[in-house]
Amino acid sequence: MSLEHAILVSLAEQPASGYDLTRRFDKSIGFFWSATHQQIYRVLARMDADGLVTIRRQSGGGVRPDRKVYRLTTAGRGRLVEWTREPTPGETHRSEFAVKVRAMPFGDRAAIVADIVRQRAVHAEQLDYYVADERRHFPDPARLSDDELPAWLVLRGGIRQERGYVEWCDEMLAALGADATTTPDTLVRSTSS
Amino acid sequence: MSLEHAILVSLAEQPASGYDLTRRFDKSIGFFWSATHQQIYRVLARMDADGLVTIRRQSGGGVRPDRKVYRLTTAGRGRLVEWTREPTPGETHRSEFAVKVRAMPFGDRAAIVADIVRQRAVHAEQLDYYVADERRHFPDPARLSDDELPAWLVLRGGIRQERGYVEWCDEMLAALGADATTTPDTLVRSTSS
DNA sequence: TTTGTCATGTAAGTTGTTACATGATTGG
DNA sequence: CCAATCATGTAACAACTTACATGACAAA
Repeated sequence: MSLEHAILVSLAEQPASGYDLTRRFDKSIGFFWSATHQQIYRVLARMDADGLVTIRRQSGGGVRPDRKVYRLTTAGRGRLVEWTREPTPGETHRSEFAVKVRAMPFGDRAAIVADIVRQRAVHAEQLDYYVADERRHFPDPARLSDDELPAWLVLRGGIRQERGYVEWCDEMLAALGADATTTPDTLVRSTSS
Repeated sequence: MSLEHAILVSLAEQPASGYDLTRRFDKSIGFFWSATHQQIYRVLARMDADGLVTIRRQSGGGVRPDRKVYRLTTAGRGRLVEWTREPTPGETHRSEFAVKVRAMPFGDRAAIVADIVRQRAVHAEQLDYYVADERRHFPDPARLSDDELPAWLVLRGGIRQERGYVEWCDEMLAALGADATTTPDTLVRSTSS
């Protein structure tokens, strides 16, 4: 049911088509709740049936495909407020990567070390993205309005999380006697290509 | 498919019954990959059909219920090694809590602040649990064997994550002009009961 | 006598993933 | 001419959740 809540939030911020929402779930809100376009269209259809949204058809002017713009009804906004009043249930965290690290005594150690290096790079890149985003959208965090503050706080959480992930990878590589210089393979390949 | 991998790791560490695995997924490995007993029994049945495990029936000696002890076959161990050779795909993170914080401009601000306080408490408790676990099982991390090291590294990741979560909650509460003293409700209730 | 632990499952429903499908326009 | 972008969906399958079901023993 929770994709519905994420869509409620996104539509409250700004009415959108299914396609628009798909792009939003590829970034911003999607960093905290991922979803594919198939899921989004299915849930939007249900939300329409439940009277949480209205649809306005917009013709593409013969040039672009027609689009359906969804916006929240009063019932939709009500549902959103209700949800914010419920305490968030315990989240079920799942990290395939953590399980794989723990599999090291029974698997291919070198491959897992290489995977740690890879994960470090992925999360370092995500961290850079977030930091750039903060600089762009929130240059003066001390003077944010009540409406802008929450999005900044969520971004701060993302920054903390990614930074923590990168530091964890570094700690693992140090403990395993491997650091970034252990993987000249990747470097050689990327420079020679 | 990934619950299968988590079960492969857990059975590689120690053969177990479905019931044993359920308890393990309530702690230790379960902190990084959650699963209920229904999921576990279903996947075990499939793994048996696929020849990844063997079952040894153990009678409860008339006292306890009979149990089926699962252990990995050579094929099961092979499957595990193969999996460690595959790079971990991008993980889809989902945080209902982060989405809810972002819903603040459209919802009940006081309720969300109370939820942040609650989340802080939950994660502070988890952090304490991890730290105690580290002290108990890994009193001298500098001298861990290759087989013990991975489990410690994963625990370190958990500690980092929970610590980061608590700090994030504190940052949010400070930015929202609320701190722990804002919730005398909970304190009053817990002391008066 | 009721609650908790041990131990296994079935059934139904909701989500999430992967693959398939269409069709026009724009840019290289 | 080929790939990418815009825009919407269907279908099939896999995974996950919630509820229901059984039955014995031990302890409070």
